[in-house]
Amino acid sequence: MPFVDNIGFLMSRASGQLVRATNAALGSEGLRVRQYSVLSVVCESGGSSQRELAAVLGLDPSQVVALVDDLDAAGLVERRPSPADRRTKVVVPTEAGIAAGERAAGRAAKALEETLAPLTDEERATLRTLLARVTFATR
Amino acid sequence: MPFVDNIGFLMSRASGQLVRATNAALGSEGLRVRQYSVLSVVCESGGSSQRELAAVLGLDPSQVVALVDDLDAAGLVERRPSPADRRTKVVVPTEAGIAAGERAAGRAAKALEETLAPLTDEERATLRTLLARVTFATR
DNA sequence: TATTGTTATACTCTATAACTATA
DNA sequence: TATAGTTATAGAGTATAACAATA
Repeated sequence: MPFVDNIGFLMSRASGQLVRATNAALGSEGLRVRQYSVLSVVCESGGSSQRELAAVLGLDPSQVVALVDDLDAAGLVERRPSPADRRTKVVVPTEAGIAAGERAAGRAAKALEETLAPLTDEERATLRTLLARVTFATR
Repeated sequence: MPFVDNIGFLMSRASGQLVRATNAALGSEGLRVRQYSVLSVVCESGGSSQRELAAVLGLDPSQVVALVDDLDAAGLVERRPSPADRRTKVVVPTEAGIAAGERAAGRAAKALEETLAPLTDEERATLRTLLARVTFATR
């Protein structure tokens, strides 16, 4: 089988396409996909420690620091001291962050839709399930 | 649906896993996955111009220069002048490159096999087909 | 002792622009 | 004027190690 049909090559390429399309779509919000992923989780949970963010997103804690710094500087999240543990900082979305997160989600969804245009809804569901099973071991 | 079930996030994460596993598997050959991809195509074709490599792999020509430089320095490929066009350099594998490419292919296949362990053969085929259709537009 | 967040560092990957030599 | 390869540069992503504060 030709190298370009290798599943690893295809996945890397499809992922790159999707990241590029999503970054382009999020540009108007001043976000990139990694910052957006942190904002999304924080909006969803209403507040997460950086350790939780690292675990959920599969990132190193030091990367989370930088991403939260970016979102903080943009006024989209705040670090609040945890009442239970003074080592922990709870990252919570600001009002602006919630609004930006919602707009960004719409734009990201559109970029995803366009990138996955060749697939039917059923095929997208299949793809999601297969990818989820591949990544499950590292979650 | 939770953000971590987003198909873009899952694809990015699965792709990252696969690249890491493959890089680890190729380390003993002194290769990384991008250099390996160039070597694979060159071994397959028996000789490709850098422009062809860029097109087939979806890379910028300047990236191909660097990757071919690496493979050249390792003695795995050679740049030969094209008889038809003096601007063009044909990248051909050396004997060592062919041998390294075969060993690397075996190791990369094993890393892929382990990363895709949760999927059946049929599911892997489905995944490949879906990814190929997503990437087709940019080929 | 272990954990949370942080800083520092280095390397890889990605993206662009500009240059040369040839066509 | 356009194309193949190259160089240069900057920014983004990834990977580790070490540290202070706190548990």
